[in-house]
Amino acid sequence: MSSAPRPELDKRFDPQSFEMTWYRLQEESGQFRPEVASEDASPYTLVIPPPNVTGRLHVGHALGRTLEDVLARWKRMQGRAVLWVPGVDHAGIATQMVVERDLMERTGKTRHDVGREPFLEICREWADARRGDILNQIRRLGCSCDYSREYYTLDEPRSRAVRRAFSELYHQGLAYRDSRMVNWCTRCATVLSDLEVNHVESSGQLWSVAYPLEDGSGDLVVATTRPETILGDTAVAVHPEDERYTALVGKRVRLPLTDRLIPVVADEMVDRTFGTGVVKITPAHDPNDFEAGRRHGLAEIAVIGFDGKMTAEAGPAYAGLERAAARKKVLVDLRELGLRRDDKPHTSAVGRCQRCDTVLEPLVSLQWFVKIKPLAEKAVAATEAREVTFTPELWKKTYDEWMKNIRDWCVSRQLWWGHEIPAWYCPEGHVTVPKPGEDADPSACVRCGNVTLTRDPDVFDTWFSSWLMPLSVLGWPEKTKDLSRFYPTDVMVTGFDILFFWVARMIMAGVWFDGRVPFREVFLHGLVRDERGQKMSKTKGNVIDPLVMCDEYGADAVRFALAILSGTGRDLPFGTTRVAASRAFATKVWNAARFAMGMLGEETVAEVPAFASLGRVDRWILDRLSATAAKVNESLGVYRFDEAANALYAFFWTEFCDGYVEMVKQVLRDPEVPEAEKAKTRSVLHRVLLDSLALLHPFMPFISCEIREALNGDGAKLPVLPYPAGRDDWSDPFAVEVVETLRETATRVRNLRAERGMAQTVELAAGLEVPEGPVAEALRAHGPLLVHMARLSSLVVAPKVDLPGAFHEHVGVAGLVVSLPKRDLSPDDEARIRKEIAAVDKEAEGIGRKLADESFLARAPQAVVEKVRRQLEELTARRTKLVTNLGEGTTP
RNA sequence: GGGAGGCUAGCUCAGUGGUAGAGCGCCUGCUUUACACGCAGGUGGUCGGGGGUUCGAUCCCCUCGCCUCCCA
Repeated sequence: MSSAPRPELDKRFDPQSFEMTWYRLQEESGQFRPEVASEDASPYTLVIPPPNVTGRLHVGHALGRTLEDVLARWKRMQGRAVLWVPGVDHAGIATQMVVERDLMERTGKTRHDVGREPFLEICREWADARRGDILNQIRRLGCSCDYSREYYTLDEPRSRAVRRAFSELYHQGLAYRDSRMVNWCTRCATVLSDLEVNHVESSGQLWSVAYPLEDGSGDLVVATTRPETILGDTAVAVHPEDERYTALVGKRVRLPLTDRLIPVVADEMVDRTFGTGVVKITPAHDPNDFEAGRRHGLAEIAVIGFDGKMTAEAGPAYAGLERAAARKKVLVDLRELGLRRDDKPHTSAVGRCQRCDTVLEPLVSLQWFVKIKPLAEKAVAATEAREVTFTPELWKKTYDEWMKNIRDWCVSRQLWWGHEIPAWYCPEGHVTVPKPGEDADPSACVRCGNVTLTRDPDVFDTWFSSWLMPLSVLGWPEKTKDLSRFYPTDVMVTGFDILFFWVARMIMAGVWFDGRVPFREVFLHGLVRDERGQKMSKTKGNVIDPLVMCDEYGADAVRFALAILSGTGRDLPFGTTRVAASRAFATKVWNAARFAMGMLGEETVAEVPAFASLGRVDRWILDRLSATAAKVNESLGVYRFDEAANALYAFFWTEFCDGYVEMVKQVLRDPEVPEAEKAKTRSVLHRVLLDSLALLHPFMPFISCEIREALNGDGAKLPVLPYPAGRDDWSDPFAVEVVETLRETATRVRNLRAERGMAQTVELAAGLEVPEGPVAEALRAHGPLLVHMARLSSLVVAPKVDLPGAFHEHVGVAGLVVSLPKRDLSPDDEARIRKEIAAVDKEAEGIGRKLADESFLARAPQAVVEKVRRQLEELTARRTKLVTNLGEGTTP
């Protein structure tokens, strides 16, 4: 195959010395572009979940990108036209926050001080300067993305898509503007969607306050967790069927701390068992009260403003106070008035800002919403029809549940950084939104023709651009070539934490705007934790930087560790010992290759001679290689990256290195073995190594190329070479049985020495008892090999073997007889043997009971009964030998 | 309040209707000319408690306990 002299592999395995060299070569050669495949190759498309421009690649990204790259490289080697589109998210709130903080630190100015346009310019500069960084971090991991198609969620094509989507929704009557109760962050000074609210259980107080009846006949006691909102109460409510209060409905109470009289109303929403069964109604500051207020036609008095301070409506004593200060003052004032009743500790869920953790304020505000139900219904129809499938499947249930209870999406944000909302208002308050396809800004009001138009000052929720991703990165709304060839994409890989934020919304956008699903499969991976299963957090100091890990252990090791850890559970315990274990594996591969190169010589070809003409050991390893390739392909097909990585690890280390290489060493060094046989074995050794590296390539894209280059001169081509598959013609169960018997025999002999404290160098005489036939013949043929493997002085293969001090065992398909020197039984030996006898007895008892059970014999499958019988025979034989050893006081 | 998931070796996790596996750890040997990031051998689990279905359950069903997460 390769005729050029092979470059040496360094004795020391140093991933840093070659990883990025190979990456650059791969990227520059165009292998990451779908055009590298043939014209008629079927496409395989993925879109990278865009990392925030504010961020640095963290382990969660590293996991997702690794799994995507494994898929991309695997499919590419299978000849698909792989398109993996990379991109970066402009991250509305996050970026604005960082830039504002930076501005404050540098100049002491707020964004309002510098003004909107200059501030946006600063944001743009800042983001542009960082966009490259995050993509370079993705490169460091080895991701084979097509950078020629890179996207940025705030670039021109993506802006067109956002504008188009909004325009369509508006003209379909699905985007509307309304004054509603929303989640308001007083610190970020913007509205947030329901999804951006973190509900945090926190312990607080439940205060009881007496509201005097207007007629002086007593008072009603209400319980509240937010006394400062009393100032905005416009009613108190009781349950309509609560006899305690029915007589009071329609009467009025005097609102403490104010001079207002408010009605007592009856409403079904009141929980009679909560507190006294009387609740205060504050329509402007509580979502439930807001609904109740509209039902009863109550006034909405806002006593807390958008800045988190009390408004003039709260009265001169409170206006201007912070929420928390107002609460204290209200409580003190109520006490002075003698209106406080008992207080109780109380825990309740408080909504906090996902970004800054500030306690959110429910406030009534005029915002843009998307009526999402029609989209959700269409999306659910698509998932029901399995046009999109979920792995693991259980997430579909979660998705269904959310979709069923979905609420309208608040898409406007009071930020500057983001996609501006394409809505204009005339002095009359009419709304003008350009029609789909109209790219120019409107010049006059559509209703009244007034040319004085003001653009909506708000921007869209960042997710309003993200949800269009699979469409917009391929060029939608234009009918581009990429869109027709690569859409719908094949798979979306991401963490389950953004199932609602992103995955569900993308499905809705896909089916709504294009009529097709955005991807055919969703693979949701777990969350990366530290090695003890703890959530990573800055405060705990257990955050692991994947890039630092790449520098210390190599990207190949980081990737392999992530893949092998990505099991079926929700969490992945990741850390240095895991990565170190993967690096140890990489080192093993490296050293195995170094050894092989020494054995192969210059002229060895990797073309394997006819399978049937090969020796049994060679057929065994090819059988195992083929089975491993089949397993890897099968596992990757169902997103079981852990299974695939495990299969490769076990095959390469245990079967290839510890098994095959050790056996073949002897054969290749034995001057007695004919050169023609050695040549065959060398070609098999070569082939297995090359195929192993190919199988490994999606997981370890660098070391695989480095070694292929040294071994076969084709490292540069490896990413586009065919991926090995299982081969029916490389199957030989008999060879597997024989070789496995040889290996077990060697293990048992070594184990006998260890049990007796004998040095492994002591040679022993051994025999294998097996009736004459093909098995005996095969074992006899491998006699010299076994003598070497197990360090025997002699080996007999016969139906019956007699040796002095014989010790009998059953291994694989044969009976093992080993001649051991007699010696006194030590107390340790005796204890060990007694323990073993007890264990054997216990097991035999269970099995005996089974075999005595008529229903077992009648109903269990024949194969199982046979197996159990054999087990009992073996146990009985073992017991006899153990008892003999014990009884003699000596042991062979 | 509603929903989901978990409980398997010291730790972190795979797994199967026929009495259990990996990595790391631990113990014992080993300068075996590819590899101590190694080699060889070993230790270690009534598969959360109880009940049921079954010839047989760690795996299916019920129940209890503990933990985690999501939604409201």
